[in-house]
Amino acid sequence: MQTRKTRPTLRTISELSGFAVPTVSRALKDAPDIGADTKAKVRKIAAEIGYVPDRAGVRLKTGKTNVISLVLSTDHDMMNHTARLISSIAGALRNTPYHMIVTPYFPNEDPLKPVRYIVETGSADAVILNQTEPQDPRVAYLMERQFPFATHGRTDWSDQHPFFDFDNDEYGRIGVRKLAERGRKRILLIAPPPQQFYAKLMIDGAYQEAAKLDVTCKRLETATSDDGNKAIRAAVFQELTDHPDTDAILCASPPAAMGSVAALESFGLTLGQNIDVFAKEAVRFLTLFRSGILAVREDVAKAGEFVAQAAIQAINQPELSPMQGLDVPDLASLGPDFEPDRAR
Amino acid sequence: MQTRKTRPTLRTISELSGFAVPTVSRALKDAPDIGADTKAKVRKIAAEIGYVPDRAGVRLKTGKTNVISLVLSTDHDMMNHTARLISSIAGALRNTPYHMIVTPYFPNEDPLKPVRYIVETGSADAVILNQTEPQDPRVAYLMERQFPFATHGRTDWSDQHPFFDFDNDEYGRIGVRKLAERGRKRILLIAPPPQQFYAKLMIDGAYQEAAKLDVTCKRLETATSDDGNKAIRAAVFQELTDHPDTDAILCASPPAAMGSVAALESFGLTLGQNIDVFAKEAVRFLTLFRSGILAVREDVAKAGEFVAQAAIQAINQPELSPMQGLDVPDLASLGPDFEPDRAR
DNA sequence: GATTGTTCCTATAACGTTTTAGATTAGATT
DNA sequence: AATCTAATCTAAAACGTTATAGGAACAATC
Repeated sequence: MQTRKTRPTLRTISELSGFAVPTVSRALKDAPDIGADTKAKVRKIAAEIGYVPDRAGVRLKTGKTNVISLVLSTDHDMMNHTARLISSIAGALRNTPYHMIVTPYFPNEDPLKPVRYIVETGSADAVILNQTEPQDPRVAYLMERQFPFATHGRTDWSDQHPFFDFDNDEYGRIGVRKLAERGRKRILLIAPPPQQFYAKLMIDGAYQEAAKLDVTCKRLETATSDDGNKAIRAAVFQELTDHPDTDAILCASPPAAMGSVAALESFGLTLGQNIDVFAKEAVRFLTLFRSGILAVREDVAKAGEFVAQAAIQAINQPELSPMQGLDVPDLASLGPDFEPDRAR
Repeated sequence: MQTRKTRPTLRTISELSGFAVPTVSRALKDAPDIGADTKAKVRKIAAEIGYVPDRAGVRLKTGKTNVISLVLSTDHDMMNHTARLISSIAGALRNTPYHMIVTPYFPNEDPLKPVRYIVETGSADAVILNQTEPQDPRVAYLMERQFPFATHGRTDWSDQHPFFDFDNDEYGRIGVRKLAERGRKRILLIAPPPQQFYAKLMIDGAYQEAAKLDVTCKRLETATSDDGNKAIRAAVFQELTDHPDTDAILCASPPAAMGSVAALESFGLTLGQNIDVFAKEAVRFLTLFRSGILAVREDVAKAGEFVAQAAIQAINQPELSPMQGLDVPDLASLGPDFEPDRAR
């Protein structure tokens, strides 16, 4: 247990070993022009005194920050998602030299501002973005500057950059399939806003599967899955009034599911009996609250780990083709039905 | 619009202005030994070319990192809370020179490890902790080293360090009061684990208020608010079986409320009619799902802003008495009742 | 006219690291 | 024995910043 007042530097090792500072530096990074026994000796001393390279020194000299910046918007209130993402990225970075800094931007702010700041001041080696749009200006900016980045969510150019995304096409299919399997015929789809990239994927998937299984699937026109609980509730209530034969609702978000349940109950329907609701969620809570809801898990932890590694690869091996991944939803993640009386 | 290939440094300004580099440095920080017109000239050039101090240079020379590290555990699944905290801290740091880095620790890890890393490598100027225990070893460590920090949650030594906390004493009181006001007589309290600091506060508050209002309040012995949904459900179900006269449940966490609702419904009771549930939540969702639940808001955004400023004060003015704050729960945050049919 | 202050600036060095160029030594080749 | 080559090391400089010490110019004092 060392009780040195100041932390050890390369010079400390240099003095202790008798080698010059650059020799120590090169020995520690296993350079070819350093003798084997020198390396061994230096490494031993470094380990003994607990040497850790000074980040400022490295950064000043090399320009490498060893920082990955997570830039995220704070407008949505489905923040469970965000927290998962943050901790899984941080977890993936645990045994790397990278620190994660979180840079939020706020609803009234220019989304490009934090990204530009990072690029211009060189305050990170890579950026991770979420909630991408089809023509996301942040992605365009980063691609143009050739600054390393990875996104959670696709864009129009996602064949050219690293991303991880939930497979919304398959989600649409699987939802319709499950609902049809339960005998439902008239499915209402509460889709994401049309300008979001994944909206089209989900809608197409659902429609195609519906055609195949001979059920109808109709998109709700008066609200999207990004709207607030209230708006969704009202829109669904109206839809049920206009089309009382609706017997299933496929939701693109937990708030959509919550609003739907509220609407159908105030309409006099009983969840799981004369109507079904299918949804996805990052953290299990829909099904804990309403046993009847059918919900698959969106694996945000996997997303976080993936984008973290994708960002690191973008930094270190920009010549490789970008890492790209899809989270394919799985009916198995529905889990056993919720049965309170059989608890424990 | 500058199109310089490399970003401007003090030397750039030095060359442009004719002053020496240290003069420029001192001029920009408004040192008393620099002439007024020199300052004006330097500042003008700095603004024009968009000079931003290089963090690595400052850090190397001064040891000041301009980083605040948020250390948080990832075990709880009430992560909404965490996401709010993160974004509000980040928001509070927006117009300061501070960056926020997030350092998580995992259930199987030593909670002291990340804190020790930060202190030993000097990788931040201050630390923010959450989920504190009464004798939190991280707090003890930081106090001993006199390293700046702030906590979300109190400890046994919280008169000596900066903190922000929810006022759990008042929460106990207000909960009992509201339930009594609604005519409830037999209140079951699902309290936090006894080793947590705030458990005692909440229990005492609830008991005292109950005595005053002539209702009974009894703590659930077989589960705590930190237990999983299942365990809580089972425990509450058993309690209702043993004491069918229970007509209210006061919960210390959203999962406790969710488990309680599930249990009472499978027991045959109707929420809001023959039994009430009172809870707190950081983000509104309990009441969106179950109109009958009584839930006050715990203002995590306020907490984040507070601890951010408390940390900055601990860095810059350690001689001042530490910033300490309480979030007093307010019945007004209950909001209007949830009425789906009157939506919009 | 020499001394003492002020005021405002500059020169130098330093933080810890890595890069570049060069030095030393030993062994192999002529 | 002189020359070349390879292996292994060191010296010096640099990244951008700030702290310390000191210098030049000028005014005020004796």
